[in-house]
Amino acid sequence: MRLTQYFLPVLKENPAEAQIASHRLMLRAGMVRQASAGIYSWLPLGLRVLRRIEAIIHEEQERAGHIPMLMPTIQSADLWRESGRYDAYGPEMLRIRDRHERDMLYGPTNEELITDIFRNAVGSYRDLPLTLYQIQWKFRDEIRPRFGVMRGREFLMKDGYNFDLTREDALHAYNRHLVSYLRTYERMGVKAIPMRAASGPIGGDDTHEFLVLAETGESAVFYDSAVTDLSFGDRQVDYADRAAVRAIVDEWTAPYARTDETHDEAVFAEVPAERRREGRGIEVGQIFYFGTKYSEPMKAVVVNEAGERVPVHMGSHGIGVSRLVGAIIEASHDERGIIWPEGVTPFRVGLVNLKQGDAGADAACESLYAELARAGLEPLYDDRDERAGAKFATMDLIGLPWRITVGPRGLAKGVVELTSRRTGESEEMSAAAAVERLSGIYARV
RNA sequence: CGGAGUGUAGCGCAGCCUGGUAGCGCACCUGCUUCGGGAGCAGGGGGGCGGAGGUUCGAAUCCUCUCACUCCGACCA
Repeated sequence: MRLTQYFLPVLKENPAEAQIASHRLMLRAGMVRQASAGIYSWLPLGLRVLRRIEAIIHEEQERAGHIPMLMPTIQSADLWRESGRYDAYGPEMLRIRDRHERDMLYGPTNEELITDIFRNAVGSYRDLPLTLYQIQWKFRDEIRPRFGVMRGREFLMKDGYNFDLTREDALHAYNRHLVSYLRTYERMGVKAIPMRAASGPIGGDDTHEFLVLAETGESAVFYDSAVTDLSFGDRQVDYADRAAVRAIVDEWTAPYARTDETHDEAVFAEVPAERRREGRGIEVGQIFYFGTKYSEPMKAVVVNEAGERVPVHMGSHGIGVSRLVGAIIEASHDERGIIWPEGVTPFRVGLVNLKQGDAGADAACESLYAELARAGLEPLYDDRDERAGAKFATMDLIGLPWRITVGPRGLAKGVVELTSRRTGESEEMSAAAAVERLSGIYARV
């Protein structure tokens, strides 16, 4: 993409309403615009990040054997009356009336709708196990939205639902989700720690929340530092192998890690003092096993091998997609701007032409731009007629992990400059070498 | 919902107390000079002050109502 042909309305000054880094930077980098309290428009740059996050989620969910679908944002109140949550949910649910005076609502979650779909289509244990998921906008009428997309009223969420014959099967689905989420977050370049959590309005016995450590997090967290040392790396997972999946879950859930809701000082005290950590975290996902909580009242039953009608065991699993954009920035920025992890960056490399209009520099940039695009490196070429400082400042602000700087001085020596946004370190090399280096880096994400 | 506060140009703000027909910086446009970390000079365009009503010869400034947004708190992916 050429910057002169893109829409990137960056702000030089900090918007008054933004209190925390991610909100401030998302507004300044031209990623979002507030439409009204807790509701945002996603501008082109922000949308690219959102799409990257969605893509990683889809890949990891499908890898785990889960099936994508899409349900509407607007739902009928009927199903919610059936489950008993129409009244239970309270004012957080945005209620709407259509022209025929029918009660509708903007879905805050989808257990009712998915259960209805399931019960109408599935009748036999032979059709199980089944895990369906979607990435769709949700609306929860927060009393007080704040922190930009981290605590909006409208937000994009991946929500998945598993249907299993037995508790054991459903717990395997739970474990599958825990593992797939670990992989998902790691690919996004964030450390999200699974923590035992309280269940909240979704309900259920077993639940873990995934929290990204950040000073601005809303939850206090207590954990054993051993958990932050774990990493998934290149290991392969056979999601059909229950013991193997369980082993990974055990590995990540063995170290103490809890939010303030479930924190137990006595247990925490057993962690060696030098590994005991307290901090704050941003919740970016949660998984639940809730058994037959919805299947019983909503009569989602299958016929088992013995010919008996039994309610299915269910669980639900969520990832806060739009919130993750903010959480990643909270965890990865500096005073100059955002620092995107390679996995979610909106463009993989920024190309800065230091002397726009100079025949040599222009030609070198054009050819490098084409080369980068051909290599799948999604370049953002700053071809504006701006001074070097302004181009650098823009690149630093929008936070592309790599920058190639092209100027007459380097071209005279036959080199361009490759700079890491994270470390600030620069290296001179030929244009071809820079393309090769970046290809190598991105081959691993 | 309780408490506090703010709405004036795309962004950041001044002006309001002590009414006289709107200003500064950045951004934007034109020209010249500049050009490896948000350039300089000169010229220029854009708002009628969140909305409605009122007081007044006259309202961004005073009064009434109203809407929106922000912050603190209780609540939440």
